[in-house]
Amino acid sequence: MTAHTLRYYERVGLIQPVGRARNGHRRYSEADEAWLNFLHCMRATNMSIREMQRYAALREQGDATSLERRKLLEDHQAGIAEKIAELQKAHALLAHKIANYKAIEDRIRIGGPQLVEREKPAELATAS
Amino acid sequence: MTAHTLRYYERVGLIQPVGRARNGHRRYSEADEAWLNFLHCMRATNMSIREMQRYAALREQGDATSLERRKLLEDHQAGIAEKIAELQKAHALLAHKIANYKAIEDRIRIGGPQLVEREKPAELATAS
DNA sequence: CGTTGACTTCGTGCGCGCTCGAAGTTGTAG
DNA sequence: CTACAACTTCGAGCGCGCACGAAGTCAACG
Repeated sequence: MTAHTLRYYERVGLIQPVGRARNGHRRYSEADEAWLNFLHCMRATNMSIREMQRYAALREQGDATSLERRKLLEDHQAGIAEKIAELQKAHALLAHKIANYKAIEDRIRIGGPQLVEREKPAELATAS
Repeated sequence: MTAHTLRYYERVGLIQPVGRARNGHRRYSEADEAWLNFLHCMRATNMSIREMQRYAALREQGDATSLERRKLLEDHQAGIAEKIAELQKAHALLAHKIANYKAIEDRIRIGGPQLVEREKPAELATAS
């Protein structure tokens, strides 16, 4: 996380105005760090700044917003689950395609096309 | 995938100029569709337009670029694997936090704080 | 005493990936 | 015949999430 990003997060209200040293330099407490870590984790998993702002705002209003915050997290968690499934699918697809490429390379290495006709399962070899 | 996006992809060279009906309207072949599906899948897994352009360009040069293309896919696949790990971590973290919220809500429902002192594992209840 | 260098504020810029809107043509339904 | 919807091209606009640059302040080093 760059300094630019930290200042930006403060500007847009993702973190409360953070403590300063005598010279005006920011001093992040451990609580700040923990919170930033959390933010980082949420960003890394595709939560938008807007949602994070919403969550941060609720958090600052105390336990009364517990339910709402939980819902927010649950929604995000559900999104993550979906994303994981999507990624796993893509991972498998790529495994297929990569295997296919290896086959093609082998054919080339051995010496040009011989009897290749039906070894090319159309969608794999051409459509990709 | 919107019509806008399709045209955009054609503009930036992700798909070859696609066939037209007599009136000039685009007609997507099944090969086009398959390729678009692949593109969609790659986009959904965070491959940048630039990388996709690179891949598309290689693809248009035939089997000679097989190795390079494979490497591209392998890199992307590795990225996906990392991302999956990250998402799973976040998913677990959220499970924790959500459980904690449920506990808080229970305390509220039962009737205000009683003997709550050490039931609040700092980083979970406050730093988030 | 001077010179790095790390911080500060403020506003602006930028890359990405679409997304939209205007103006024009064509095909189909009532 | 007349709407109306669905496509076309072209260029511009937009939201997101930072990243940057200028101008200034301060601390420590040699």
